[in-house]
Amino acid sequence: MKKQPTREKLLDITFDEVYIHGYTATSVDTILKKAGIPKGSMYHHFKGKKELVLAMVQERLFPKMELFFDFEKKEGATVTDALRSTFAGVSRNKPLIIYGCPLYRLMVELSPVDETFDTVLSTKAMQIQDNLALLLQKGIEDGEFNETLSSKDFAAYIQESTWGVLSLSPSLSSSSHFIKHSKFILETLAIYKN
Amino acid sequence: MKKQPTREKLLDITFDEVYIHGYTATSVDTILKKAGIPKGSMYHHFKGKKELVLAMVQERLFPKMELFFDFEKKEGATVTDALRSTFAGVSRNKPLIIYGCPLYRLMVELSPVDETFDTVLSTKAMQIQDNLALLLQKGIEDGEFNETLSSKDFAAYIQESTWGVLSLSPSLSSSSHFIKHSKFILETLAIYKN
DNA sequence: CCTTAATTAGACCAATTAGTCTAGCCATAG
DNA sequence: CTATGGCTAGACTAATTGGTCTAATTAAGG
Repeated sequence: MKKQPTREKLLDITFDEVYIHGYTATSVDTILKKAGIPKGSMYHHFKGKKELVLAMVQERLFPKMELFFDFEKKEGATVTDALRSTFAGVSRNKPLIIYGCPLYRLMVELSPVDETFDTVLSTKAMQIQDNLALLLQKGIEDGEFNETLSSKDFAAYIQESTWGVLSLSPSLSSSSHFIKHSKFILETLAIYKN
Repeated sequence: MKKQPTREKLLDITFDEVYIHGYTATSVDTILKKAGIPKGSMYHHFKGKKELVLAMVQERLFPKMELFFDFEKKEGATVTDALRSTFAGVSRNKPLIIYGCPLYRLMVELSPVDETFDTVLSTKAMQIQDNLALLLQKGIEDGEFNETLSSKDFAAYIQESTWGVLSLSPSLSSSSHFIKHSKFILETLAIYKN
């Protein structure tokens, strides 16, 4: 087993720790110990804790988000189908179901308190939302939905209510629970079907 | 202005601090300094930080939640009206709109990591959800909704999607945004109207 | 091989953390 | 007035925090 480059290893461990314990509750020393990397190395690669986590957000968290929430419309399929398959993918993702959306959890912790994180995280959130809105817009243009559907507003609705279920207490979370939730969303969307 | 009893003052300040900064990022010393209360007094009233915050949860946070989310059906009104008025109340509550639901935020931070908090917070969450389910059930019995509505599932749906919008980044939150969200929920509910 | 720069290593530091402890204050019951 | 018990006061502690610093090691280019 080839040794993983220091920087990459640090980003991996940082993701794991921050995902579950949050930014503040994760100490640099813990990360270092779990990674088996001495302090000097870390501070050679990153200016400090905040920069390490910010890099982790860009290089680990965001790519994962793109994986989870890609709303690609498959050839010939409807927008509803594309959404259904995204939801199904999420429901099969164990960590996402148990611990919730890492982007949202970090946003809940840090947005009210740290401007840098707020900007970075909400920008990405809006970007994902915009993709979703684009998909819905396509549905309108294709005649799947009628003009009374506001693609922007509904994209926000989907994103935020999905965040809400996902980031529940692990003791209340399950994939079947999530599936029920996503059915309600699809029912609402169906109101706007032509 | 009469001096507030030590214990009560501590609970007030603790709520403010934990609400915005979270449990971990709030230090005992900060609370003490803001409250102008010496350490000995605090440790006389509470065994430690965790117990202080747990008491705050019971005596400040939970009562506030009951205020925010009371789903009382007014004389003669429909369940839909009761919900609409609850949403309106929430949308007028500035801190709730800006910083989100304090119960949910604490749950997001601590549930995966602390069993005591998880139990206390999710029990309360379920209690509120049960009240909401009861209201919906009444709607079914009154003939406002048909039998295909699962009051339990829909109550969860309302609660969790509402949490999702509320606890967004302050920079993305506004009462008008929340109102749009609540309209979608009511539209979904309307599907089940008789 | 030798020089140079990148990286590793970890001892060290000041500040902050939650929590302890003892001395004294102060209200009230006798 | 005095004795008692609840409460206040804050100095102190041990552990942990994020961060610095310098020396040693390693890798790469000539």
